[in-house]
Amino acid sequence: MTLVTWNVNSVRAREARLLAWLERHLPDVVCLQDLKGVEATFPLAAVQALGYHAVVHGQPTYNGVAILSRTPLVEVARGMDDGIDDPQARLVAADIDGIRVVCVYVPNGAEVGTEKYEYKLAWLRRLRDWLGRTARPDLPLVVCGDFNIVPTDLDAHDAEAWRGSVLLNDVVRGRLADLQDWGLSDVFARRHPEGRLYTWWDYRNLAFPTNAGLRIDLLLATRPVADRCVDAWVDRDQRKGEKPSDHAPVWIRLD
DNA sequence: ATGGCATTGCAACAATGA
Repeated sequence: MTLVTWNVNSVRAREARLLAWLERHLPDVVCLQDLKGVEATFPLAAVQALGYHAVVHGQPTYNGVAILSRTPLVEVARGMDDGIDDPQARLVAADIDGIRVVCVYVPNGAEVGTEKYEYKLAWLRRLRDWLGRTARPDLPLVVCGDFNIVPTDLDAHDAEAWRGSVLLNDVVRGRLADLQDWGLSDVFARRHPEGRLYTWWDYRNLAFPTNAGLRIDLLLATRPVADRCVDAWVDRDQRKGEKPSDHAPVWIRLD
């Protein structure tokens, strides 16, 4: 089974590229983030024509997440249903072939000290609490998406340039550690301990040609899934050419 | 110290991202 996470930075702007990429690679499960639109604007018929089932959780203009799967998605959850009134569409989950797949778009956080940053920290705590309530670390589960957290200094081209930012600081890393302590492991990092492999490059300043990137798109798996992971890679080709997202797809293969 | 670049919604740039 192959599983991919990709922040597409608008599914409408990326539609042609997404469909061509799906048709070419036929991944089994795809977690998409930053749809930037409501469900009605998602190219559902086109992905279905390629053999995918889909669950879409969107909103106008911002955020939005979806899971595509070649086999049916069941036990679908849109949002965390934790009693907090939150209009931001940042989480969708479903069971696929016995694996709980959770697709997340963690808030960016703007600047440390802002309301958006406090929302990011609170959202990460809610995610940890939601997992604690609704899932078990001894069962197959993967949380994948754009975490907007640089896990270690090996995951930044220039850690000093980002240190103290909303993406790279001890507090957000502590929130990531809380998720890992619950029972999730960063399966990409496990397969690439040397680091220096990135998933996002700024559109500006020739960041991609100079490989000035960050690894912020993560796949966190419980032990039963992590033990099945035999490969993990970044599809850098999707950051090239006409109208790319600023994020590349991150793949894992489970045996 | 700032912008750069891209996207959406709206019809001018403002909000947002990372």
